[in-house]
Amino acid sequence: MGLFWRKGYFDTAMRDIVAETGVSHAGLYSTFGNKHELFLAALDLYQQRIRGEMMRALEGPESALPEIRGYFEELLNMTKDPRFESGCMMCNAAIDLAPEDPAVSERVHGYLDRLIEAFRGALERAKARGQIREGLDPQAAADVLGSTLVALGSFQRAGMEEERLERFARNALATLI
Amino acid sequence: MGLFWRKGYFDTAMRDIVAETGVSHAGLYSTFGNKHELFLAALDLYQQRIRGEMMRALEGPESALPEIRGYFEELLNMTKDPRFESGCMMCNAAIDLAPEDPAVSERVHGYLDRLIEAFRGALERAKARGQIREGLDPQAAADVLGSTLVALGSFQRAGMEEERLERFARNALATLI
DNA sequence: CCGGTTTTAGAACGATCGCTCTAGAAAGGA
DNA sequence: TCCTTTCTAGAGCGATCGTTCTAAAACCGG
Repeated sequence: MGLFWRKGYFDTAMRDIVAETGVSHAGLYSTFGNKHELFLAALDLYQQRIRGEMMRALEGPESALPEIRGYFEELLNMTKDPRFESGCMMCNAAIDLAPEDPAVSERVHGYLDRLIEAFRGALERAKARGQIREGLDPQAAADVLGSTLVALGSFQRAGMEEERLERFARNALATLI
Repeated sequence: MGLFWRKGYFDTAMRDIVAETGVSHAGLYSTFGNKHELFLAALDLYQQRIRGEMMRALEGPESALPEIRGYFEELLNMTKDPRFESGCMMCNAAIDLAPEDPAVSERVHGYLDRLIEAFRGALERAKARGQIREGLDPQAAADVLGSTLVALGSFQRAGMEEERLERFARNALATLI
């Protein structure tokens, strides 16, 4: 997962994975079949372990504006960890493979739909509690937050400085109030 | 340019470029030196011919809200042309190469800075003319529009339907008023 | 039509790709 | 301890990579 995340699909060789994981060629192939299936497994692991974990609070039945803020804060905290300086693996996969790979495309769309739906739910409650602007449409605002997240992944991968990433996130959140 | 745009750096072979352009290996190598330099030339051509052309109206000394709207409209119109269904080549390069390629990274940052600065200038004038919300910070709003543009590139490359792309753009523009 | 330069098509090179295969080490139960 | 099963290390496969090279074709001023 780490290698695919960091270097992308085409620039990661099976030999690199053997060296990094310590698992033999035969072991990888008998378990996963081929490189493509291995990538899908890595992408699923990323979705579950990294994004899914972060989304838990956001998807809670009582989540509202604080959980949205918390989500972005957690994301920006991850930036400091060198393990996570490669952007969002799901966004990277969207660029690398999704155009010609239905299995990847399906996962990318599923992730984005789930993310925006989580934002929308939290925004509905935030609106009901008066935490956000009166006239704001939760669906539209969720779209803006989702776009921001995808853009932040690209910006981080391109090596943007942390303070500027924070500024982008803050500006997006500021449109809510 | 078309091949690198569509398939990315690693998945484009020099042989493909020879076949697509009709130019011989020797011709390509004597003119550009190697694959990496050829990619940079293609990226520069993209920046100049595709993005630069679109940015002209936005960077005009009297540009304001109509030019911002026009920029997004033009972008969405391009979506219908199959030649442009591969997203934004600059964003793709940011994911593919920027993390480990200073020359690409520099171009990506230059493009983003120029784009956001163009938005900021237009938003300053839009504010002076009362076309946007009173309390809106032009710099912050320019960041949001820039993020939206980058996200739209990823979404389009991942095969998102046109109406949904339009919705994302419309929602981002709606934060201005 | 000529002689010199440039450009062409495409063979060839070593390296590396995804993947397979083989021989031996490790593991576990009777 | 022995046998069976599972796993590992790594050589090897054909294909393809970026790049170089060769020989023929195309071009062009005089």
